[in-house]
Amino acid sequence: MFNRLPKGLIEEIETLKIKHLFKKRQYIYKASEIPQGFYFIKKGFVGLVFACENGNDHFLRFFKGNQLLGHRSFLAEEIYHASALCLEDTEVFFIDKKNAGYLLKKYPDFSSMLLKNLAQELGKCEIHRVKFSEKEVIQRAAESIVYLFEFYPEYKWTRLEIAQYCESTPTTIVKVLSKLESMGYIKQMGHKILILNKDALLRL
Amino acid sequence: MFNRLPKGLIEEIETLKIKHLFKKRQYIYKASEIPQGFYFIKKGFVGLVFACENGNDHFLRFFKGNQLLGHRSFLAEEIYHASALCLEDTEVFFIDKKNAGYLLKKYPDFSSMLLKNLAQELGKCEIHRVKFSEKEVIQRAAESIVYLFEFYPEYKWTRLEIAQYCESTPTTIVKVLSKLESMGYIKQMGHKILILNKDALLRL
DNA sequence: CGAATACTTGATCCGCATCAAGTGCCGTGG
DNA sequence: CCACGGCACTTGATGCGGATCAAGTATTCG
Repeated sequence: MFNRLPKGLIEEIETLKIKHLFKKRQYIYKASEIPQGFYFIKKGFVGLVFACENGNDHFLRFFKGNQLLGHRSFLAEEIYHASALCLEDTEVFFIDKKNAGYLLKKYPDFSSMLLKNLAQELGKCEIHRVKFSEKEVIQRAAESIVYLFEFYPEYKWTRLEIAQYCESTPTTIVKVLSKLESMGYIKQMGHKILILNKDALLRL
Repeated sequence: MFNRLPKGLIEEIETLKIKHLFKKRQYIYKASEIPQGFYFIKKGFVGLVFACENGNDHFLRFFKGNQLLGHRSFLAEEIYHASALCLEDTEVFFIDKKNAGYLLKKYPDFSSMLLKNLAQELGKCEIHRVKFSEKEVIQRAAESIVYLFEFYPEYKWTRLEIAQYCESTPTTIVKVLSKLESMGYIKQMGHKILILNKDALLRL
């Protein structure tokens, strides 16, 4: 499911020594800026946030250590359509245009991996779009918390962030969570959420 | 905006002489089948249809002459997530796995074009997903008819198809269209729809 | 010309966003 | 270590957009 970067590529990226450190809540880049390259995340946790005209934020994708970031906009030759927000302190290497070209030449597998990854992400996005438009909020929320808590279990996901991932609102998420708890599928302890029955959540 | 296929590639594809003809309403491939290659559309018109569990169909993307089809699933190495339905009589060339590998090697620009296209499609899909989840149906419908009628003006788009593109229902689309007509932005003649004020539709 | 398909209209209903008015948690500083 | 302030969460009341249903009418195509 996860497609590895070619052997040697990561080492080579790290020799470029263009490391940047970002604190939690800092932006690595912001929507509408022009990509000058892309990023490799050494460690940390980043959310891609799309800001709607009406002020609502939506999470598009999440990234953690050993993943690329910002390559979509760079490859599409478009401005960033969303902002990269650090959800934890994060350490990245920056690969500028020149190095990107060099690496793509040197590692043909890198290019195929990007092709495959983008093709898979596009598929996931299309399915997400259609399924989420059909499902009720309780199904969307259940599926989302399973996904989010599997992707980054240590992170303290808030009701707002869950809402921003599944096209809902904090108030509604609270009500859904309490319903899911009454069904025995999750448990809430303080602000913390515990998944008790993953299969049941996905079967809703 | 449209990224051209490398010079010579199309000619080479056509020499393969693996041409297939499909009638309107026929499927070129169906969801869950395993890709054995991808297609180049010589002429015609194809809709990519995702079937939801509850029986509702959704249009994901559309394809016409001089475009590739089925390359996403092929490159992602996944089964088809949707079905390719001919909306007009369609003529395609099939490029099997072997030829695909050969062409990708011979035309390095082909690979970059695919990268760029997939990256752009992913961006479009993410924006679509988020924006359509926020907007009211009249805005979604207005934007959709502008898009659909620009993409393929000659095609007689039905209310059902518009609904299947903008996550709505035929009944609602009918009501929206009559409202848009009363606002003077479109005109309906029989089943035909005429766009009178594209800018106003997009500004809704 | 007839049948099938596409469209139309009004009535009803429900999910969920929104609003308001709270309570509870939790990290920070004294 | 406790108090305090702010943020996150909670709950109930309300309203509305749009899906659904039903019962038609119109158009188009063979």
